[in-house]
Amino acid sequence: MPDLDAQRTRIQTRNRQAILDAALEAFSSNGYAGVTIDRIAEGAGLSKPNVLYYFPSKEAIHHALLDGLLDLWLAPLRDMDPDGQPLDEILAYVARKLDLSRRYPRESRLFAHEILQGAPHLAPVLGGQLAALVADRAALVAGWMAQGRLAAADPHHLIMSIWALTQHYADFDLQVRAVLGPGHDPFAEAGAFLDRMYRRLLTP
Amino acid sequence: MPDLDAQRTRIQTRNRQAILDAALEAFSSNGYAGVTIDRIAEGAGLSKPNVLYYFPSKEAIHHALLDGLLDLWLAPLRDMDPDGQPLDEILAYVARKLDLSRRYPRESRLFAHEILQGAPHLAPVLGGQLAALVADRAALVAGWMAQGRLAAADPHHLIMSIWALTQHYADFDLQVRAVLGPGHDPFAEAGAFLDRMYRRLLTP
DNA sequence: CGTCGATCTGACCAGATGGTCAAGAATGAG
DNA sequence: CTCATTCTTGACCATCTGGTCAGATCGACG
Repeated sequence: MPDLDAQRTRIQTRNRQAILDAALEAFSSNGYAGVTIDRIAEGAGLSKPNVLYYFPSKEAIHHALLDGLLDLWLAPLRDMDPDGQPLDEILAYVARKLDLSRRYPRESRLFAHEILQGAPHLAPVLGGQLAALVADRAALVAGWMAQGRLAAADPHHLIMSIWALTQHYADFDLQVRAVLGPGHDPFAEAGAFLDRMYRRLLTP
Repeated sequence: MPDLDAQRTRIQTRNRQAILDAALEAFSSNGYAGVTIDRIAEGAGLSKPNVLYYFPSKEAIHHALLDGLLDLWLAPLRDMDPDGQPLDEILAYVARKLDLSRRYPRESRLFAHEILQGAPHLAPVLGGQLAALVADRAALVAGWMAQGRLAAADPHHLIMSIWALTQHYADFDLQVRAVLGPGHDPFAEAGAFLDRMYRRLLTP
């Protein structure tokens, strides 16, 4: 079994990365149960026993992918600046989150699968880290609203609405493209639409 | 094999319904691959061979569930009245769609699973029936906007945003409750929030 | 070149899963 | 009550899947 602490050799770095990449591709579109180690191995260009040489189990691969995903996902919310202009801060947050969906659709779908399944791995984090960050940011937004710098709206639902809308363009990409038809750039149009929507909602 | 055309006997009606109900429960929270016929049988209070007496395969059960789901899902959009007051019509649509999410969360999740997986069964319908209905309704909304009875906004993205937001409260229920904490009624709050949001967005 | 640890693989195993089948049990029309 | 039809099931099968293992191969380094 290779050292768990750090990647020692170049081969380890390359193969672990290949496995994680193939697994992300597979898990994000088929869900945990819909993926076999053989398929991951094939995607990574390795044999099944070789995959299990780098990770002790299918479960461990999945866990490695989920690990740190929440951090990536919440970074844009964390980056909201309490000292910035309220409306700009929120619109910038929306833009950053949408960009995340555009750049990391597989991660977005992995997350969606996990929540849909009852979040067997994320459950503790949801009620802890996630709820805490949202409470903090909701308080910030509520403060802005109390000062009259933003129009009033439920801050928790405001934040969740941003998640829902930005995730949608990644998770339901297929449906979005089916509805829009060819010749559209869903993410670009979504950026304009969301900017307009939140601007009108929140302008005092 | 029982007659495929119609439910003949009371036993057939009861057992087919029990199977579909157990299957919906299972598929909606675990996805197609995450469900075994044994589990469906257990949920329905039948033996595995007995389940396969009513449906020829696991696939057939899944198909039966998906069949007609899109109709249920699009009914509220279809019900939009071209002769009504534009803003009222859209707000009523939002409310109806949210209510659908609240009353049929399992169906919502089943749909989400299907799209996430690449819609192996719904794909043809998405590009056909769905796109056609949306195009029709988008034109209606665009007409209202052109008459100045609604503020301008991309009609396709408007409709999709309503889907995204209402689905979110069903599909990500776990996350929503984790964020809000106890003592909240997510759907009631969402109703108020969404009404406010779309009212501000669309009021001319 | 020789050695030793890192990397890789074919063969294999136990358990789970979708599905079949022949025969038994229940049902209901006459 | 009779008997054909409907319903139910235990036993079974082929296949797939996660995971193991002994040993083969590779590659860096003395």
